[in-house]
Parts: sequence; structure tokens; C-alpha cells
Amino acid sequence: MKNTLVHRLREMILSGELPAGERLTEIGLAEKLSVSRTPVRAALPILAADGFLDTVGKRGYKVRSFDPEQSLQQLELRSVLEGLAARYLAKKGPSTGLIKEIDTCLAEGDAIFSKGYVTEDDEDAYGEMNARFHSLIVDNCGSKPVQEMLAKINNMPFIGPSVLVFNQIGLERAYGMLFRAHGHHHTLAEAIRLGEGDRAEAIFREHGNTQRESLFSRVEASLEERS
Amino acid sequence: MKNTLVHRLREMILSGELPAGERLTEIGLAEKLSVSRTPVRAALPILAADGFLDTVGKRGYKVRSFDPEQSLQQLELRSVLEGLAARYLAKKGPSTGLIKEIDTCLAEGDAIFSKGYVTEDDEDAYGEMNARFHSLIVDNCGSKPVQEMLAKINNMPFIGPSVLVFNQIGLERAYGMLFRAHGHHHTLAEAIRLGEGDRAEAIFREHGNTQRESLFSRVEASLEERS
DNA sequence: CTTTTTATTTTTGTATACAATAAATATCTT
DNA sequence: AAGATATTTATTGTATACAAAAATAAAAAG
Repeated sequence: MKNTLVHRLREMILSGELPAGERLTEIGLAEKLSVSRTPVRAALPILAADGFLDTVGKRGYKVRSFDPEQSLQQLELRSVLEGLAARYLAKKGPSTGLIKEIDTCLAEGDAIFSKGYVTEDDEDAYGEMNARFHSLIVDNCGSKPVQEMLAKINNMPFIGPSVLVFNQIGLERAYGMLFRAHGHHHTLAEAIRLGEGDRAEAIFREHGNTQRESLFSRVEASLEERS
Repeated sequence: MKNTLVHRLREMILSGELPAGERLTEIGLAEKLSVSRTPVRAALPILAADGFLDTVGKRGYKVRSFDPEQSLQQLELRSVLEGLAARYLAKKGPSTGLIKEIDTCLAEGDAIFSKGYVTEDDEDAYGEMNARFHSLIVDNCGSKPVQEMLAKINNMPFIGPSVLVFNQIGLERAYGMLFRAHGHHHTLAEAIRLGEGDRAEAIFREHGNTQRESLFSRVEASLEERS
């Protein structure tokens, strides 16, 4: 993304500087950000389309309130779409180059878990690999509409890959969770190789439950933080 | 929608006045439409987000080329999401009021097909009822993310409910197609009533194939038209 | 005192001017 | 003449002024 202003506003919303429910006027934001109305006018519809803002009547926007239930639904939606992508990929059959890249991801994960525990550094490495693995599936599924939808979902608040951080839940718990998720990666890769579309889709849907667990932890942590 | 300019541009794209691949500059469009750059500047990102335009580099947009394959993928994506909505609805159980509204749709459809044939007027009535039926499922599925995604898909070119018109394929063929689709509605309603989420989802996915057939016909017709 | 109408204020919609940047062309050096 | 560099041109980014519309407040009528 190039537009720096939508990023600034995203951060302000996620950090709570712009609290949920707050009404946003072009003039007010322009003054607060020391720019003219024109760029904020360009940024607001984008943020609304990304799910950060709600339109209030036909006049202006307000910060969308954070709804944990809705975040879970977003997460599930992503799993469904990724499942569909996996089905497509299994159906058409992955290229040999793609299989190699997938195997690289699997090997990296195996290396991490072979120790029997995970460190904080491992989490970063796993997160990077995990994102790459998912991208491999989605980018090669052959359906641009699915890709674009997933890109939008990944831009939505609270569920993008970047927030799947595990450092708030304890390393022991993270180990089990990540290990299980990595197991899904293995079985998914197998299903794709074998051309088993139904199975690939089912695995990815179940895979989402792992992420859901992580989000629950995150919500709990953020709630404790505010008390 | 309020923004009349995006509508005008949509029409110009769909009608071919702005041919696929054409580069769009703010100043050029502003002159052609006799407005200033400001409103077109607001409209272009919206059209891009809706899938009518592609970004060319970091500088401007071009009209996205019409790809039949991609339209089919969009259609399938919609079926998958509607299937998910149907699953949700079946899982949580529909309210009695909702069941009544669904039954009303079913009865309207039955009345249309009881004659054994369809007229052009019937097509309008069926189309209206069909849209209402689908809305009932989606609006009551309980997942705002799914609803918003479907709203976006319905805004995309060539697959919105409004283009599911059948007057180009002959009334005999339309009868069979619509009758089959209506049968899906019946079985779907039953699955929802019985709380059979898996079945509801499967039916709606299959339901999409009917629409796919209609789109094929439409594409053929539009290709013949241009020759 | 309530309701309707009118005036005021707030906020968004549009137009235009200017600045910044990327693309294209021309110029210069070797 | 080829490549690199400067200059020009085209196009988007930003700021500001003004117009239109909507919300709010005030005033008048019943």
C-alpha cells in the first residue's frame, strides 16, 4: 500500500486513539492530522470498505466497534475461502515447482518443532513460514476472485496474519497449538498432492479452528489488559 | 447507492463505451463527463474495489477485461458463500417468522410453474422472488462478514442478480432451468427447517450450477451479438 | 405547550489552482 | 552512435474556496 494516511488512521483505530463509536468528520480529522480535507476524504471510504468504519446515515463515518464474535466469523470465513482455494489447487494439481516450495515450508516447520519446544524467535520464524505456506495455496488456486476476497479479508481489523501472534498465551500452550497447525499443513499438502479436493477443503476448514483458539487467547489477554 | 458517477461509469463499462483495457485518466474522464476531477477521483477507487478496474502500475487505472472464466469463478464463489450462510441458518434454526417468509417465496414459485410453462412476465416475477429468497437466507445467517462479502460480490460486473436474466435463451430452456432451481429452493428450505447444515450448504453449492448454466447462455448470446 | 416553519450552522460535494512525481523526450558526453 | 543525464510533459497528490445539502436550533403559529 502506498497511501500512508489510511495506515495512520488504521493504527489510530487499532490503538484506541480513535475509540469505537467515535464519529469521524473530514474537517476534524484533517485538523488532527495536519492535512487538508482532500486526502482524508480519499482515505475514509477505503477504511470503510476494509471494515474499520461504519457509515452513519448518509453523512460521515464512525469507528466500527470491536466485536469478538464478528472477528471469529471473519476468521471462519477466511478458513472457508482458503479451503476453497485448497480444493481448487488439489483439483487442478500442483506444479512440481509448487510442490517443492510447499515441502520447503513443511521442512522448516519440522525443524522448528524437532526440538520439542519453541522459543520466541521460533514464533517469528513460524509465523513467516505459515504466511508463506498459506500464500502458496491461495496464489496458485487459479481463482482470482477468491484471491481478491482473501486479500480483503486479510486487511480487515484484528484477523490479519500479523495479529496471529502467540506471545500472549505462553510458550507451552503455543507449542501445542502450532504443532497441531503444522500437522494440518502436512496432511493438507498430502491431500493436494493426491488430488483429494474434498479432503483438502475439509482440512483447511478445521485448520481455522486452531487460529480461532489463538484469537480467543488474544481477546482474553486484551480484556485482562484493560481491567 | 448515492454516488451517481460510479453508476454512470459502470454503465459505460458494461455497455462497452469504455472498452476493456482502456486506460482511464482522471482528467480525461472529467472532460468526457463534464465534471471536475474531484468526483471522478472519488469514483475510480470504488470501481476498482468492485472489480471493474485494474490498477496499472501505481499510476491510474484501466478497464478490466471481461473474462468469462473469471465470471464463472465469481459465481461459484457466491454459491460457496451462500452455502455457508445456509449452513449457519440451519445450525441456529430459523425463526417462525422467517419460515413463513420462505414458504411465501416457495408458494409464489409453485404458482408460476403450476401452469407448465413460463411467460416473460413470469421471469420478472420469478427473478424478484428469487432475489428475495436468497436475501432471506443471507440476511438471517447471523454472520455480518459473510453478508458484507456477498454484498460486494453482488456488485461485481456480470454476475449481480440483475444480470441473471433469461430472456436471451428461449422460454422453453428457461422453464427447465428455473424449475430445477426452484426445486433446490424447496429442498434447501427443508434442510434449514430440519437443521441439516451440511445438506443446506451442499444444496446451495449445487444450486450455483444452475446459475452457471444461465451465465453460459448469456455469454454465448453476447458473443453472437457482436459477430 | 406543541407543532410547523424558517433560519443558522455544520458537514459533505464540487471546482479549480498549484505542487510533486513519474514517464517520455531530448540533449550531452564519451 | 549508445548510454547516461537533464529537461520537458503528462498525471496524480494536495490545498483551499465555494456551493449544496443535511442537521440543528430558533422562531412563529396554532
